[in-house]
Amino acid sequence: MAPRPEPGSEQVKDLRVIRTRKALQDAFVALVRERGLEAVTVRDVAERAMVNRATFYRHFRDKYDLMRFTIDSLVADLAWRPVPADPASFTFEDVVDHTEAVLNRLAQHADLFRAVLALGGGPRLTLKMQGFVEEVIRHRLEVLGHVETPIPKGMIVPIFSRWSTALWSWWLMEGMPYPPREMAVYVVTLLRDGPFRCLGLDTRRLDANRGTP
Amino acid sequence: MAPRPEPGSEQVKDLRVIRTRKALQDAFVALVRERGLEAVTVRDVAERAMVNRATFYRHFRDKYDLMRFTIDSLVADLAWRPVPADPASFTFEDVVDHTEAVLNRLAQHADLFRAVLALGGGPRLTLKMQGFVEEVIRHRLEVLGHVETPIPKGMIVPIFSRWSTALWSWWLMEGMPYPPREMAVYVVTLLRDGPFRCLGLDTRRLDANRGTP
DNA sequence: GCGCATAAGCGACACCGTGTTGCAGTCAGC
DNA sequence: GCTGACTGCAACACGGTGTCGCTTATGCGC
Repeated sequence: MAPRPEPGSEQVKDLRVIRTRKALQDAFVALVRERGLEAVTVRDVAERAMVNRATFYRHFRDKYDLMRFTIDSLVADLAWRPVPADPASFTFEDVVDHTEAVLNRLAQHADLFRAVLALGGGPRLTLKMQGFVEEVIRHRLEVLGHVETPIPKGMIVPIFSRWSTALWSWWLMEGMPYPPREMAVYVVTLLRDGPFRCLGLDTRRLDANRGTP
Repeated sequence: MAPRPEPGSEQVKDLRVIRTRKALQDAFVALVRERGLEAVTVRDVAERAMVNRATFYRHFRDKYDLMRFTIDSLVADLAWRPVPADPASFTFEDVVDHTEAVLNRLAQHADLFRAVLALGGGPRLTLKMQGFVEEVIRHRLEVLGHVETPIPKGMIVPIFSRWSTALWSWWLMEGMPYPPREMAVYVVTLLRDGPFRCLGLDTRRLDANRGTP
């Protein structure tokens, strides 16, 4: 049924096709960032991309098809992860360095991230990040062997990825109010100590039952 | 320009108006939960509500106007917060009890929350929650006096509210995989210890620089 | 209860975005 | 250079939108 040869799966060679699709995606991203997703029509995209409207439908089923395709392209561009340090030898500075690298990468592609988030690609980013988190956790379990965790592992992974996404997207959306190094310190401190301690709460009583869920 | 007398601000008395608006909102929520926001048309809503389509436009500018209005109504219904215990006398059990109460409240209105989230009301929920968090922080600062925090307060508030929203919405969207009590323990443990410690990471090296951003 | 104000019903209208089709051109790649 | 494809163009039917003028009926205040 689909006249389109599944742009994601098989490789397209024809320069015209590549050129047209790229033009449509670029126009789409630009328009969404200007007006928001709902205010953008297929006509607008085709017009901005200087492509006939009918041609649009030869490549994408509709606006949302283009959206999914574009988000996946953008997320693929962001598919980069720094090599995690050996968890057995973590130091505060190591983790901060690592986080700073991630933040710098984010800052470099801030417009991309903002575009993805504006496109409603948050869930897809979270999904992508879950892959990274899973990898880290798997790595950790390999190195340290089986460890009892107070939280079910099936819960830590999605929560960790959501919390990380929350930190990064907040930072980006606020216009990166702190430089990467400073933000990295805040991030690691928050993830290390949790928000309660970071609020200066006296946790001595809280610690009474530490690790006994 | 707006023929509608601002339903949010001034009180409407006419039973016909109240009846019609409620019918439209209920139909809207039901349809969005069935098909998703984009697949719902004004025609559908009016039909389901057994209201003439023209009448719809006498009350709401368009679909998104109804959405905003509906989300605000739902969020207002959820405007409930348990009295926070004295932060100077927190114990683990106290906080868990408190969290469990919140989760029970969430569970009672799970369909409401899911509706809000399905409607894309996450940001509005987060905003609402920021109010609660701010209140708690203000309360804490009053009781304990000025305390140096390793994280800027202007950052903790939005992050705390996003992290809380992430926990709750994950729990709800996963179909409440753990009973409220158990989930409350996980929540408090995560917020107390942070995800690093909950992964069983050795934080002794991380702690070397504790509190020195 | 009664009359009045007004909300709701009804049908029609123009407008716009969508998705499709057939044909003619143009260009890339063998 | 030839062939097959991609693209441009024009037109079409369809459906959702937002509005209007008129009529009906329903709740409110006296």
